[in-house]
Amino acid sequence: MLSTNPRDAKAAPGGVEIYGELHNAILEQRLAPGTKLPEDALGEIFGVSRTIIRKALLRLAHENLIEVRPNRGAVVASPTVEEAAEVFEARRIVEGALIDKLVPAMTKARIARLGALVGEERTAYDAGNRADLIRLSGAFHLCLAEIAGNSVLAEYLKELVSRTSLIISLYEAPGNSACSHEEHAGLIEALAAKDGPRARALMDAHLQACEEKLNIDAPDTERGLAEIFARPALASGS
Amino acid sequence: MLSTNPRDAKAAPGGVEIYGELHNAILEQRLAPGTKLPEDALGEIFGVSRTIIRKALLRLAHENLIEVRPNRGAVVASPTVEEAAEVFEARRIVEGALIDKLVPAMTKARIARLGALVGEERTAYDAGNRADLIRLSGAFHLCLAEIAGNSVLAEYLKELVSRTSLIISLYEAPGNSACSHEEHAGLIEALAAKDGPRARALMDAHLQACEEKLNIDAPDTERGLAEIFARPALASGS
DNA sequence: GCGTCGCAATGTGTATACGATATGCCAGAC
DNA sequence: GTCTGGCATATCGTATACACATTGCGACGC
Repeated sequence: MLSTNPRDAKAAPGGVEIYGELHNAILEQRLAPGTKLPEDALGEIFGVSRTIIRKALLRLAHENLIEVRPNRGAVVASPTVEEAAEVFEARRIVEGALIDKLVPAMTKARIARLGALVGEERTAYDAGNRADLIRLSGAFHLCLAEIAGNSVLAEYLKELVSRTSLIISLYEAPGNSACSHEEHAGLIEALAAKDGPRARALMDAHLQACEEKLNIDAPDTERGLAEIFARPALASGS
Repeated sequence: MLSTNPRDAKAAPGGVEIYGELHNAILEQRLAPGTKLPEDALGEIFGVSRTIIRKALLRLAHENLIEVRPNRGAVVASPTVEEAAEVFEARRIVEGALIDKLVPAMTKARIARLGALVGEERTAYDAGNRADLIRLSGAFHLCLAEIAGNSVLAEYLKELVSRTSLIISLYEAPGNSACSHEEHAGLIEALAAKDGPRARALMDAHLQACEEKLNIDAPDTERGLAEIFARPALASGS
């Protein structure tokens, strides 16, 4: 079993802790897409009843990180190629707009904060710590959203970043980190210089690069039969 | 009254029906902001146990339509002025981007579909049917998102439109419908002419107009003490 | 009279029990 | 040998029971 003793996750009631555990496990690829998430088993592991587990699963489902199939349980989501494209498009739109809000809001303290994050990214990259790199990369983008000061957009971006992490986990080409900290550093520079158009261009290019680095044709988990035998869209078809 | 006899909402299990009922009731202002939503009472009304009600409430909470306070139950959300501004800003960003996607996607059939919606809006407006007007107005914007073809953004806009409806319910000046169907009609015209810049300008102006028509200083429900005694942001502040 | 403590009522938080549904296996027929 | 039907198992869907937190009221002490 994963844990011999029930966690003291009940310290903060409401099962929020459990949601966080699952969330992290998914993002760090400890739970691969397609993995089943039976309520009983999770309840046993965390030392709580199915009630709490269901609440956490419901929240994850709402964020599109897992898929719940009626009467058949929950599994870690496997974003399709189309979904991935939509997520990246949404990010380009949201983060592009964020940049515009960001330029006049830049201060020395905030620049330093962003710089520190990129520094951590570099450390994780050099150490080959993939899980940390994914997490920190997301944190950088989230930090931008927070500075921009629109909590509604920040909330959406949080979900988009999580979904992106899942997509990267699924489609990342081996040894090819999708979200480059070098590009983050360049972005900070443009923001510090209050060069809005350049910052916007860099953000757009950065997201474009992330997307293009993916192995969209060959997810690194074995593909299901349906996908393998799915007829590629031919010229005649829609 | 909501209902005397238990609904046959169980036909489609999972409590989805109940979520929809609550959702509509909130948007159509049958449930005013601040209204308490006790689980027992709702369970009685819909003829299900608290389990189902909780699931629906959890979903509404995730969409920011209700607020759940630990150990103190759920109430219909009362968006603050700041939140309202953030929602409108998010809408301008999302829907502005949608317009760009929309222009090349316009077909006669789609234009007709949008036109029919605006026609319904006009009917509701002439009949003074406020609930329908709010709903149809939202449907128009949602229809645009659907045509644009990015389901991720469409999902976000769905939430934003719902929150906007709540905001309008709270802050709308009497006899001043916030979302004008005339402006919708103008938007269709620009889209049909494939005039992207003009469509974008119209959308931006439309959302701006919606926001400015609101009585931001005087919500039409009685204000709470905290709000009444909240110091208005002076010139020195912010 | 005023403030404070304690009790009762209301309503949520969680666990558990039971029924329903999907899935896999095995036996039987063709 | 293959296909079909039914049974066994696992897992979810929902209802219910009990524990606990919050709130409001009333009594007591000052």
